[in-house]
Amino acid sequence: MPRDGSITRTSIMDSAQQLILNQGFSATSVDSVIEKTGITKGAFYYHFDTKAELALALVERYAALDHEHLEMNMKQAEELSRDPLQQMLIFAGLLKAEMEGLVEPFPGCLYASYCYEAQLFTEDTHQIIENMMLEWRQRLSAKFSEIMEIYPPKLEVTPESLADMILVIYEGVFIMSKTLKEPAMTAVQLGQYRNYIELMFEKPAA
Amino acid sequence: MPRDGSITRTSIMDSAQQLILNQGFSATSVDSVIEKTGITKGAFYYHFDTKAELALALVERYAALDHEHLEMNMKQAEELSRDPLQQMLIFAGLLKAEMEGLVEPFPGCLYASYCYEAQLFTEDTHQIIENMMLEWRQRLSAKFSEIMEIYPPKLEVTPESLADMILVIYEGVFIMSKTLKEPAMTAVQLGQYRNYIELMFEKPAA
DNA sequence: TTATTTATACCGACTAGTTGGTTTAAATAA
DNA sequence: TTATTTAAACCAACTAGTCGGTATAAATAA
Repeated sequence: MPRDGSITRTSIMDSAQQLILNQGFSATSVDSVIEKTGITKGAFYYHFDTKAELALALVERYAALDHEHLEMNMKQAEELSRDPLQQMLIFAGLLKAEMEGLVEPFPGCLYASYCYEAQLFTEDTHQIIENMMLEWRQRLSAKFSEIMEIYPPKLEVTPESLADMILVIYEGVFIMSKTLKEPAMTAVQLGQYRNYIELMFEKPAA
Repeated sequence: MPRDGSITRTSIMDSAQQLILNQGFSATSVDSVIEKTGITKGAFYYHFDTKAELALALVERYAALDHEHLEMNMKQAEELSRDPLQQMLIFAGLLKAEMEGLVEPFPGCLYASYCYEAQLFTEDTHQIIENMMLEWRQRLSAKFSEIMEIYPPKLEVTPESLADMILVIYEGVFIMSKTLKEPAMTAVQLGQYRNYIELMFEKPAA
């Protein structure tokens, strides 16, 4: 029986992702990846035919985690209340809580990293990112449609724009907190999403 | 007297900025910049001692425009109303209006681009970006402090977090709209910032 | 006028080093 | 006995940056 190569494969991907989030894909040479991983070039090219294949594998793994992240929290929220608005508020609260007490290393998003080096990647790589963004939109806008059947929004909004806003805030706050070295910002800004939903739909206090 | 070199210098910077927003700084070789500009290597190195100096010059120019963008719109808002809340709502509305009817090329932010290649830049380059983010925070949180002296916020928030949120939304929506190729998102999401402020502070309709 | 000087602006071949990627043969481990 | 990994040599293409030379045009001088 051969030994388990998936350990090496995983640690290559871990090293590469860290490097990519800090210096971009282009500046992340294969040499720097193997040095950080502590392996040789032969081992790298045993697991990945090309550097582009590594890029694809990374975003596939990242998207799979993102999918789980969305579904796990949404399911949990759906179990904790039967009301769609409460579900949505719980969901936002769970995402906020995840980021509470966050310290270094500052979070970063592979989608954003790839976005600003877009021309270096192939269409299939972009497709994975696009699909995940659309999955968030679909899952959450369906929820907002439910909400809007019960609660009239205080201002004119579409379910899609409310759904999109959470990824907008994630991507934006990652950039801000990384630049200003203020990891605490992340939870605070996610909290403002919760605030917005609450103010948009809940009855004013009597 | 020699001919005007500032034209060449400006067009180098324009080409470089476009390339950097699409493929990152690292992948933007000096060769690709001179090819796009239609000049030679000698001309490039006449205007910039190193590639790093170009990076600095670009972010300096970008930050100067950003400063004007903030001040111009804020001043205009301050002229259109005497009430700080109305000023803030007008300000958000002006920013939204700028992005209305936006088509290709999709907007991108140099701060975000540099953020995901952070390790490639020197401290002074980072400082410019950090200072501009803090300038937005300072200018807007002062305004929110004024607002909160008059209007009680419906939920617990800090002036700083409300101030930060607008850059969060800018950075986030640029990534989303670029990836999904939906330039119209930009104005919509800026509109939601306006909504949030309105809901947070305005009296509910009687 | 006309010739010369001067400073800036620009050219393009060149260098020294790095890149992603390949190949080979041997070593290691289950 | 087969999958995994090492170590090292190798390549063509590309990288940032250099340097001697040239073009431009206004200022100066004969």
